[in-house]
Amino acid sequence: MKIESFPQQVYKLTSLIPRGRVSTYLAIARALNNPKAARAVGNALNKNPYAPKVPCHRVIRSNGEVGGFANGTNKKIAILKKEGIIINKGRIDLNKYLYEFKAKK
DNA sequence: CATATGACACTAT
DNA sequence: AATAGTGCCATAT
Repeated sequence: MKIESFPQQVYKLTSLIPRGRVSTYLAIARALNNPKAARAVGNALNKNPYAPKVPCHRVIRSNGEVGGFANGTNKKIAILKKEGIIINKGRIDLNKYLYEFKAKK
């Protein structure tokens, strides 16, 4: 089996998020069996060498806040709205838009 | 190897 | 509810 670097796995999962849906740093960390690595996930996405290939703008905070973005949080929000996601006061309804990764085991 | 940084999360106040 | 303080992980230096 091929072991991919942490950021590599993050990009892979992130690229799976369909348009109009979002995920969270925590969810990704969990999918990688590292529930406490949410921060590390953010770090990986921040570098994001696969800019257009990986929809990093679809990854938000677990509390529903948009979070940060290398190009400016503002931009992130604009894109998400364009994707059809309703943002209320810089917050996103996770119950509606959260995309769940396939439980891999 | 030690310290510092960051697109986070949780708990206590 | 909003603000601080603390914990955690992966990188960069």
